[in-house]
Amino acid sequence: MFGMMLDSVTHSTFLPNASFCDPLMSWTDLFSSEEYYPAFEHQTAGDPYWTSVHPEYWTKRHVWEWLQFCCEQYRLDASGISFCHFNVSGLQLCSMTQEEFREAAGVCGEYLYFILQNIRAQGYSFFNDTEETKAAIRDCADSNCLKTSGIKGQDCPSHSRASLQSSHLWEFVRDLLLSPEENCGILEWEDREQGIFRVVKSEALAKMWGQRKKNDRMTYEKLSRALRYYYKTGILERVDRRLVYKFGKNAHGWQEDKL
DNA sequence: GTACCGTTTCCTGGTT
DNA sequence: TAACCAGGAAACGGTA
Repeated sequence: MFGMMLDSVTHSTFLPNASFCDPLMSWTDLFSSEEYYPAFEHQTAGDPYWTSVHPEYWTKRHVWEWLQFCCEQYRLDASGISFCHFNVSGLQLCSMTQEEFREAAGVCGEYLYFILQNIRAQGYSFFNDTEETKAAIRDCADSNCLKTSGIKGQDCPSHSRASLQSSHLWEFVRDLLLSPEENCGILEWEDREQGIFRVVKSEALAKMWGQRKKNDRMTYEKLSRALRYYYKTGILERVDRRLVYKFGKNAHGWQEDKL
């Protein structure tokens, strides 16, 4: 079956900056839940859609977006996926064997492997032929692999958050704190256990948040106003020091032992 | 159409 | 003086 589908592949047609427009359904349909949509909202001119980049050149972020896509589109049971195994670049992902995919995600791993091979082989046309491909993949998926829950890691606590890409400001901040490779020294923990952190580069943080929200007029003044609203809801607690904040009782997903 | 939420924008006044 | 903090008020965009 897999072979049959791969046999139908004829060419690779990744376009360097193709503006991806899913012929199958709208993005809203594709990523109808709030959890998924922001991942694509986050893209900037310098950070092309994963769909317009060949898998071998995917960044770690692209790999995660691809995972999100697969879980949602093919209704894969994300609870069986060990996300730390997929905290890799596209090149590393492409070098993984089918067996390694299986080790990383059980039965879903085989489907992920299959999907990846299709994308590698078909390139951009994979997304133009999604209905057929999707149907084939769904045919392959047995009940063990059907989605039964939201995305949650098992083997890799640091990636066990419900959302791979956060939508709210506090989640954005939290995820930045939990992602050293993206943090670039913008935020740092003051007291990891207490949830106290410091904004090191306020302008950079505002710029990053602005990029996320497609708002080039974002400033730290405005961002900090939004942060102060979290005091009311218990997401953040006041720390009487400049540029220092603390996660409150209603913030989740930042504690090391509860990730 | 409406209500609600989570910001965004602007503001005044205070602190470091 | 600049950068930041605090919080009120209104507006805005997305969503249910």
